[in-house]
Amino acid sequence: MALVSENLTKNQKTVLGVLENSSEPMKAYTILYDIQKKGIKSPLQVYRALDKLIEIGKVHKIESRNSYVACKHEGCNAKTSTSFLICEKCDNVTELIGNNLFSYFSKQADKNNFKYNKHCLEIFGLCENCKLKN
Amino acid sequence: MALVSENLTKNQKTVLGVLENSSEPMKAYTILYDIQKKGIKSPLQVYRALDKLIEIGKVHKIESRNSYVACKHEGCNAKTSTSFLICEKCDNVTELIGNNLFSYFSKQADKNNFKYNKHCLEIFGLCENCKLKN
DNA sequence: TGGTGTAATGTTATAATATTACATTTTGAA
DNA sequence: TTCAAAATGTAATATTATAACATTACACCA
Repeated sequence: MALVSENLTKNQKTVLGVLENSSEPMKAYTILYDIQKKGIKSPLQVYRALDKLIEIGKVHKIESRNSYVACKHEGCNAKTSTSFLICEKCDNVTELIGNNLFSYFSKQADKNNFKYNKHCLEIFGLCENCKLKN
Repeated sequence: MALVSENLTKNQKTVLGVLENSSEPMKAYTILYDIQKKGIKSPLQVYRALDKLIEIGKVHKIESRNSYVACKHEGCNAKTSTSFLICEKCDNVTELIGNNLFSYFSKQADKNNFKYNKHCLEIFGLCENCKLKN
């Protein structure tokens, strides 16, 4: 199976490229300003690309910040669910992966007679670097 | 110690009242339309009341939906952290309570050398009623 | 009692985030 | 080749949230 990114369209590749080269999450309009020279003129073009990239799991949205990050994990299965560690001091974001959050949340949901489908988890605090500086 | 709600101002009481009488989370502008007859005319008045209510833990924000809910738990300690079960079919929202999430997330964060401070968790799926109807 | 400082309020304007609507073009499979 | 689905382009607008600044309410206490 070919890499998903080989199937991306021009706009999608452009948007993903900007996100992959960013060390931080980016907002939709920041992305837009960054790529206007590449022929993308309207917010909608960015949002459409983001929608697709999120759908295939190459990009995740950080809900509490209205920001978007490229996923660094090949074949990330977080197409729907996301789990982040967000540094309140430097805004650095790390994705939690490959853990048992799914089963843990399923159990929590069960206790409430709720059928788990997906989740978004955002943990705020201090990243390794900022902890040391304090 | 007196109930916190006794110290609320007029606008804060008005906004909290609307939320407490709603069976669902409400958006800021929906709240605004609902209470314009009570003398609140501008978005800012609603947002300011919401900010305060969130600060004291009487209201929580659902980040993924830009919506707000009154907290039903007396003396809710979720002044900063929130955990919700959100039904994808009927939009019903239930708050998860109990603090075992805190310790679980702290551990997850530790593994990444991250200092936990607070979190927001939104679990999507089917509530009890909607599960049965399916 | 009146001054003082803080919090809350009122009002207008505007910023920031996201979607609708609709016409057109590209793409890829039958 | 043809046709439908997906993607694109463009303008307008909807939705969510904050900035800026003038004014008012109220607790505290000299």
